[in-house]
Amino acid sequence: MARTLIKDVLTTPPTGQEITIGGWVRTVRNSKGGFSFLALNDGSTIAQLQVVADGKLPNYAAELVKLTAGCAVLATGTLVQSQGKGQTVELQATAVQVLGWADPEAYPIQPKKHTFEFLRTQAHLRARTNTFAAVTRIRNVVSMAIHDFFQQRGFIYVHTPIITASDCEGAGQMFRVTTLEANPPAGAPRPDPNDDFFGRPTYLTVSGQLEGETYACAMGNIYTFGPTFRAENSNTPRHLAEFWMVEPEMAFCDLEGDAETAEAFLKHIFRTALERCTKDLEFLSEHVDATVLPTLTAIVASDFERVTYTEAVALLEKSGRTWQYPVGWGTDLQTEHERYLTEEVFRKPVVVTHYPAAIKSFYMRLDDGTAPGRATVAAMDVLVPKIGELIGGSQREERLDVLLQRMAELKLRPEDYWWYLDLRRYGSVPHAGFGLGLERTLQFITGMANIRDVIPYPRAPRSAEF
RNA sequence: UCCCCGGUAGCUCAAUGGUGGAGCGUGCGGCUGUUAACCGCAAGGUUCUUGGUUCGAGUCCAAGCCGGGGAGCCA
Repeated sequence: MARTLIKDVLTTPPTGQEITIGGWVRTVRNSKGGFSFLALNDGSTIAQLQVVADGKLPNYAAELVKLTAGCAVLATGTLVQSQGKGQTVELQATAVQVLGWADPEAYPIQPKKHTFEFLRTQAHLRARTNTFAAVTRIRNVVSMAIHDFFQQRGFIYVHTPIITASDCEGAGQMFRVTTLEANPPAGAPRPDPNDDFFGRPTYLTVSGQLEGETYACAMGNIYTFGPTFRAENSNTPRHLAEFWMVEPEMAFCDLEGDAETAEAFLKHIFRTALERCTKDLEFLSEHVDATVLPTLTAIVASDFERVTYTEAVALLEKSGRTWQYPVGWGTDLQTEHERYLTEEVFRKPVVVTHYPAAIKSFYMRLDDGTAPGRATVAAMDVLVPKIGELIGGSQREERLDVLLQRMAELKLRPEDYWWYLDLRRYGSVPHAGFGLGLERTLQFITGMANIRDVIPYPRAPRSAEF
């Protein structure tokens, strides 16, 4: 069943060559003049190829006039210039084989506009729509662009574990991994975690960072790219229970280098998407969010804004706005504050740095020379319009005594982090890294409003169908 | 988890407390090198569930389930 991808067919000059394509019928227009137009899509590109099926084909009356949306066909013919408008080339079929029928009374994907809510209930078929196919192709290109960026810079791709024993950093509720009986019979003793598969409580990872740091402190620059799990009961268009995260970690790097890498990284991703997914982005710009193309184009050409947390708070305080959540040094920035900064003040991505130590994680490096009561850490968040936080990162605390002090303040037990602390005992080095949410990045690129529409099978509270 | 909105034909949506409709899709017919074609006819309903108010409930009330938006948590 050798076939040519429609993507390639459409970029080939029509010289009457014979080709075979396989695809799914989008629309059929039967002409009583004795032939039919089949619009076929094979997923390789947003565009469809028009196949002209002549009435003289042996299975024309028996099969081809009965084709409807969703049917799978294999079409062979000659590629010619189209006589009609709307397409430059078309396939003059010499044979059309129907491989799979799709009952038109039952097939859910009608040739009409469907809501994303409805298509979420048909997640196994929604990739057959233009929008989800476009998002899927962009997700592919972005994933490869992520690897490109780091590989070109000599970063080593490291696979950190999915199953972890470290209840680390309080980065959120974790999914328990166990082989113990979920519901022991009444009266039975409670299962002991020591009897569990790993001999201790284990969870799905919420971050590969701590393990990533250990490899950065041996390999120099590394990155992880894999699934991440959060058991938070978050019901928003920006959260998933299972999502993909990219986490670079760089030895011999400070916060400044971290922020520079983050900016270059995002621009590389956006630029690659613009170059390699032009048609798909044009479609999304036309049908989903008109700001997508102009925004991406502008960002690639501009510099991200940099402000410290202290400067950001000052901007919010003098905004003249009334905030639902009060603004003041020491409180975390709320969604309304972040959106104001990135959507109204700067109108582009903003890197906010040096947050108060009290509201950030234990592993972030304590800034030197801060005023009493105003301790900050070398943290950074990259905020973008609409989506909010796309990247969160920091320079890590490399000084053993300072780190132990911070852990004591937060009542973290050093023995639980013995291997993490060893990095600070043996050849400790300034290092920094960040985490990028793949799905949020895709939301920003595609303009899709709900994160559940940029991953094939979204996992969220009470939602694990398929 | 909290707040707000919603759930009616396959899909998108109408319907003063008084006989549930339209567009699209589907089926049939007509027409056409057509473009999510066009014209006509037809089929298609446990109005999310349970209970309540009422002579009478899609409509009002309560609880639950599901979906969406906002918030928190974060990526």
